[in-house]
Amino acid sequence: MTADQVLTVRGDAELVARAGHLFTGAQHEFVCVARDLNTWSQPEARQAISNRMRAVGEAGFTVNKLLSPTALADEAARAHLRQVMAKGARVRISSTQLPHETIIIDRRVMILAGRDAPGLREFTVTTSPALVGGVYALFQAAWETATDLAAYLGGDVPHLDADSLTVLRALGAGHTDETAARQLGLSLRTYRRRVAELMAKLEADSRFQAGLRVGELRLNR
Amino acid sequence: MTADQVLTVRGDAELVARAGHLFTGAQHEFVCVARDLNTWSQPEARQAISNRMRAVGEAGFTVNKLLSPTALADEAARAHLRQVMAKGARVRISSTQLPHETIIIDRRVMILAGRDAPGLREFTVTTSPALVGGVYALFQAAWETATDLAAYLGGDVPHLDADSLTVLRALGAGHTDETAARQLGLSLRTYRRRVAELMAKLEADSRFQAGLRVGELRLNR
DNA sequence: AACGCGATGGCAGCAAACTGCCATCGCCCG
DNA sequence: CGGGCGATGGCAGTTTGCTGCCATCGCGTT
Repeated sequence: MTADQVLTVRGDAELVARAGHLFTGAQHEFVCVARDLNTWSQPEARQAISNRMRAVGEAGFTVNKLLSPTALADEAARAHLRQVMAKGARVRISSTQLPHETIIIDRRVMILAGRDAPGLREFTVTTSPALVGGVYALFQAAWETATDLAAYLGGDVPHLDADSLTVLRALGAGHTDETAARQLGLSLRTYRRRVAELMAKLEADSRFQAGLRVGELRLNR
Repeated sequence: MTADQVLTVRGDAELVARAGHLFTGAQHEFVCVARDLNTWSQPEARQAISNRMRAVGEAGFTVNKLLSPTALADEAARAHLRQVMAKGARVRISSTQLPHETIIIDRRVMILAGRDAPGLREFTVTTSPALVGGVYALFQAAWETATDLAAYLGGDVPHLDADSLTVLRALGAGHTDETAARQLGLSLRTYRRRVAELMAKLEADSRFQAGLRVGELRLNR
């Protein structure tokens, strides 16, 4: 039994000092999974690091960012992401709550941010191949099924409110409009309005097509 | 900077000796992500552990298994999974390559299996909240977008012949029955027969539901 | 040829879904 | 208060989808 190398550092400053070389030393791939974009309390630190990193778009160097929809909340964040994408990074949006932040570099180093703490943020730096490999595979699984930001922003994936979701579930249950309407306490007319609105949002011409979209985009959960 | 607790053990025997109590001490949730089911070279060890674990279905205890399609390769594996599901475990299939094995217990402990090695398998045991939390969030993202095994196996996924696929595509295109029938060179009556047959295969009560199934199961390709 | 059988398609009747029109209601604002 | 406005719901008419019934057709078997 051996104890492997896992370092815990406190605060941005110490992270940069201890692990900055890991960022700037990235050779092939930089993966970032996060709930939002407020990772670095000190934007200067981020800037300093990112300036010394390899440029995206260089042959054999890719940047993948997987984010929660939360990250798109404010316009500033969206602008930033557009900029990042313009530089060649690939950005995708996952519909689930993601970890506060996970970074994987060249499949060899992994950095996890701890939860918000009253004092300094904690970061965990790992190089254990088993750990990094396992997490990387999970990342891939999440990445594969996430939707591209371009499609997400491009109106391709409509954001459905709670109301639409109820209608959607009723439809998915296979009920007729009448029973569904009764179940939801709506008149037949209004229920059908809701369905029509839903179909408009999905740009579907038939109910089958609407269901197909919902299923493909995993909107029913 | 502190060094966190990450243990690496070699072989099943040592894992059981060192971490067996973590398995049997599971209180709320047992999560298992794996490429296949050949985790334990010694089935006896697995049996011994699983006998001492809490029974699935007990209030507040859940078992989630996320697997690659590889895990369904042989009939023995499928049988095992059916059995596990009958006991109340939730099993889902992810379309991507998963890590060789990751186990998360009560969101507090994480065990990763290393790659196949010439000698004994290596296992990494971690309790660092940051690491476990981060991996758990990634697991959730992968889990949410995976398809349920019941839907994957249980006759629920009928093998659709080329004929059904044509109908399916016509439906997915959003045409009315009339134009679709004309396009396929079928009479309206026959086209509708095809649709009815398709819906029967999908066990769908409405066209929306049928579309939903098709989308969820990615049958339209 | 005669027969059985499955696939096809026309027809009719019914159920379900879609939509325009209008009355109503609650609510906010001037 | 009165008016504007959006959401709701009833009604009616149309379209679309669903299915039973039966005639037909192709095909292989007897």
